[in-house]
Amino acid sequence: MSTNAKAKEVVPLCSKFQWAFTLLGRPWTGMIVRALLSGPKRSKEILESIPSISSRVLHQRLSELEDAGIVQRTIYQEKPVRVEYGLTEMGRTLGPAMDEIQKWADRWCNE
Amino acid sequence: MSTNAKAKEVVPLCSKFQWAFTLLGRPWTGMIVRALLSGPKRSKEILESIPSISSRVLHQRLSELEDAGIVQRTIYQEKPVRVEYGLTEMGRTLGPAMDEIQKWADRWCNE
DNA sequence: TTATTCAGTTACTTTTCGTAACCCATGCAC
DNA sequence: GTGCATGGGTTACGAAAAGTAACTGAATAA
Repeated sequence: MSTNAKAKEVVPLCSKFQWAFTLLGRPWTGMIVRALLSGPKRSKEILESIPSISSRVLHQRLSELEDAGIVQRTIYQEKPVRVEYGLTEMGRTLGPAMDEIQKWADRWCNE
Repeated sequence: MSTNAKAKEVVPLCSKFQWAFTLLGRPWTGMIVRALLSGPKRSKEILESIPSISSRVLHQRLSELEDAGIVQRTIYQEKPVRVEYGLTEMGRTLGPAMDEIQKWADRWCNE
């Protein structure tokens, strides 16, 4: 090492990683993404597949994810209008990360 | 399909996945784990490597992670006592998941 | 003796969350 | 029409969690 290194160099956490976890690390976000990885869903379906999430927070998270470019909201002009939430390319590429978390959960969650 | 399936079967989200994201999906948790993946650290070092986390929340998260079995707190009885936080086996196996999130962040975070 | 460092807590303010009720447009049965 | 149900979403409000910053306490260095 040529530099005059002192006791301990503090390596700051990667700011892109921070950005990612600021998005994903809020209540319900991971579960919403996970639910949408199997295909677009109506808000009512998401509410049913994630037992204890509330309508208020679901819609809040969905619009944050939409702003971030992870989720796309589509309105189908049918007889009763139908609204679906699906993942964008950006959202779908979270698949491998979610799969790793699933693997970890399967290994360590005892219940 | 032999069962008399109605309009849409709602597939509930895996409860183990929910358990995992209930742990990881709170402010700062992912970043703390990420910081510890490179080796045990003192709380002061973690504070410096994660710019805007507060001491209060860091210690709160660390004790939650300790309770969950992800982090181990070690006290070294040196002249001035030294306390280090490191990952357990359970914590270290989060590495692949964190790596996937890092990859995703590198790909999609533009800054 | 005074000052500094590290680990952690406390007091207080601001956000966010959970619960539950509500709004509104459409569809349908009567 | 009137009444009721459904889907999508918002509002109100109390409870919990996070941010900020100051503080304790032990132990060491000046």
